[in-house]
Amino acid sequence: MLSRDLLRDSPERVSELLELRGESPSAVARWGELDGQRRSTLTELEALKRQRNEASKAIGELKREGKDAEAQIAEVAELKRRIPELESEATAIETELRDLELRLPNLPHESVPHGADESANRVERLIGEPRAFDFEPQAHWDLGPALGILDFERAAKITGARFTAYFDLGARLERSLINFMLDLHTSEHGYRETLPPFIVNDDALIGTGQLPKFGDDLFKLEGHRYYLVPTAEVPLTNLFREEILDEAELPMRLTAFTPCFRAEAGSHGKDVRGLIRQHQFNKVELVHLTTPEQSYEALEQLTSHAERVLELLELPYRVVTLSTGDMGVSAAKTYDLEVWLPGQDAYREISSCSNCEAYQARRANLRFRPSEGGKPRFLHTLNGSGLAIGRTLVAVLENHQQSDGSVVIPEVLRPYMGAERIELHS
RNA sequence: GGAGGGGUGGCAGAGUGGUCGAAUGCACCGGUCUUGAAAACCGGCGUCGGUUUACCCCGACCGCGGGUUCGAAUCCCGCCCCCUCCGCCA
Repeated sequence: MLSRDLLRDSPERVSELLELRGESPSAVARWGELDGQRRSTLTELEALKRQRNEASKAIGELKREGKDAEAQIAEVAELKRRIPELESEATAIETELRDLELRLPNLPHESVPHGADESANRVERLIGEPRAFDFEPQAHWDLGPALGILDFERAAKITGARFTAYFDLGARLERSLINFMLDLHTSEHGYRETLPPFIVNDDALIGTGQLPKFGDDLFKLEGHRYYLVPTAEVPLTNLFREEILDEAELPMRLTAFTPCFRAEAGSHGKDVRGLIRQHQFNKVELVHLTTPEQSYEALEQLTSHAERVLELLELPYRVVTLSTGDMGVSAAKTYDLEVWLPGQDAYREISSCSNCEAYQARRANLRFRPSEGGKPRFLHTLNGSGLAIGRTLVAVLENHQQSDGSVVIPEVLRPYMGAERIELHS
């Protein structure tokens, strides 16, 4: 949600910035109309309520003195008719205004490149050298089944397309990656390990911005207001919703492993092979709650924490700043980490690190009390993958594969794996 | 799933139809006293919205939503959450 003060004071500027994100300028104009209606209705309504309150008080005094109050009661009768009318009018306006506000995306930070889609993204840096293979590297969808560690067919049998079953060192590798990442972030990067529910309610999803606009991407539990989490960003960011934190508690850094569930509406035909795009995947998430003054420094830190995972796993990657047209609705600025996948001869997203500024905090009513006192302020929220586990497993398999079809396990994972290689059986 | 109890300001905890946004205690902030601190005493101390340069003023909020009433923290209905016991279950 955007600040109402900003929408009132600079509608033309907000409108311009939202257009960069593909929003129609009429939305801001409509907001202005509704806001004006809301305030004039409220002013009228509150004046009537004041009259009613004063009359009621007079009635109370008269009755206590044993006097007749019929005249005052009659006076209130007309108010009793008009107040509910105006109230429902005010509610209707407020509802429409609120719904409109919930659908407006965040404003892009000034450092974000302008553009309609990913072609306008800006590559910030390339880290690591893609390995020179002296054989034709395989894609993980061939490697995994050949090694007997990934099974797409059997998963389809018990569930359907875009699900995968892992066996043996494949399952072990997934679990090792989760533990390795949680250990790294908690022991070296100062995160609190969290284990949230994997099912969340609609309020939480509104808080982080998935609802009301993107319900089709979610798995909803029939007969409930519950949804499977699409990312741990939702439970983590909403944990302290409706609360006022002490500034001394900030910045708060939270990390969690959760499975993520996505309906992948509209992605038919994209990445149909392999692990890249699944209805269920694992992820270790990073969330920061910070003061507004610190949030951009925090974005650099959070991104570096995700990058550290790639470095330790000896995976080449690049850092990309998403353009205005490619960012998620809640973000003011997003860095994507894209890992090199030799089997596909491409860099693919493995982490997305965003500063949402106060956009989610306003929706979730997430505030802090400044140390020097004064009114509560909205804090800034950030989130990023640290990393997506399934895609990391893909990157490990494809980058560390050998000519004989085996895979060498990176040094840092060996204590978790209890193995140095994944060999072809039989 | 069944039965009972309960949700009030940062915390504890009064308040059962009329100056109640709400006693009191603790915590916190400021002051007096003190060499300093503590204690004691005095004062202050919720959030959101409307109006406003500002002060003020006004409206709303006692889990959430509706209802009764001139008037609801207080009465009625529905829902949510927490606690205890029973059942079931990993």
